[in-house]
Amino acid sequence: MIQTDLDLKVKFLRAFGDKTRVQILECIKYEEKTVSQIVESIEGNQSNISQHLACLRGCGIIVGRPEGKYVYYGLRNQQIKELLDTFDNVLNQIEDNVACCDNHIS
Amino acid sequence: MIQTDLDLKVKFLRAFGDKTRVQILECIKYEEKTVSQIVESIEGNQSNISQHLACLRGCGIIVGRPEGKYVYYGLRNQQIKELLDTFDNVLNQIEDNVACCDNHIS
DNA sequence: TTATCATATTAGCAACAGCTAATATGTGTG
DNA sequence: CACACATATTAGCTGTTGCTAATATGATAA
Repeated sequence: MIQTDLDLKVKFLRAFGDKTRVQILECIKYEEKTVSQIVESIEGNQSNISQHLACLRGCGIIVGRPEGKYVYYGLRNQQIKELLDTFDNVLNQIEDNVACCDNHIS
Repeated sequence: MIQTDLDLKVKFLRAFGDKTRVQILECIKYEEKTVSQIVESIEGNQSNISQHLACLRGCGIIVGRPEGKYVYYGLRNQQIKELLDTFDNVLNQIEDNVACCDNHIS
């Protein structure tokens, strides 16, 4: 199965559209954390978090740095950090409109 | 049901994570189009496109401007346009890494 | 008014994404 | 080595998302 540019783009963008993954990103936005720290921080389940980390890593959004028996996860680079900041900025501006989206295709 | 800031953010971001919606956004990125023009342009089905437009509109990403029996859809503002450009820029930089994400949580 | 065109909405279904529980891998420590 | 800890992977289930088909609404034109 070949991946078009469009499919790649969608896969990348979809990675941001999940509550747990957004929480993970906010959690490691300023400093890298181990898996267990992330699990504790967002009160998730280890298996679940691990799967989401794999997704984010696979999409090039975060990187894992093994150190001993731990793996430290952090944003891939400054550009991702800026993208996250941009999300927040844009959101602040249109926050009122989003609230009224009740279509089930959301 | 109350919507937290986090839920709002996720809803907003999720709107970008769908193939049809990405196509719609690319289609109206530079100029507004009617629903039928969009349907024809991305070879979609009218009902389906209409639902996706409702989603994007409800999330504050696009706006619809009725004119006679047509409705012209365009990006909500310049900030959204810039966000779309940013997506493309970030993607170009990490394109190679995204290709190898095969986790089913994607 | 009736007919036609453009768009929106609804219902039902099929596919997929994400969750939990269990297990596997891998690393350090006694 | 055996054990404990940290993380990753797998399988199966459940809920959600997006699709199609049908119908409704709304606007213009004959």
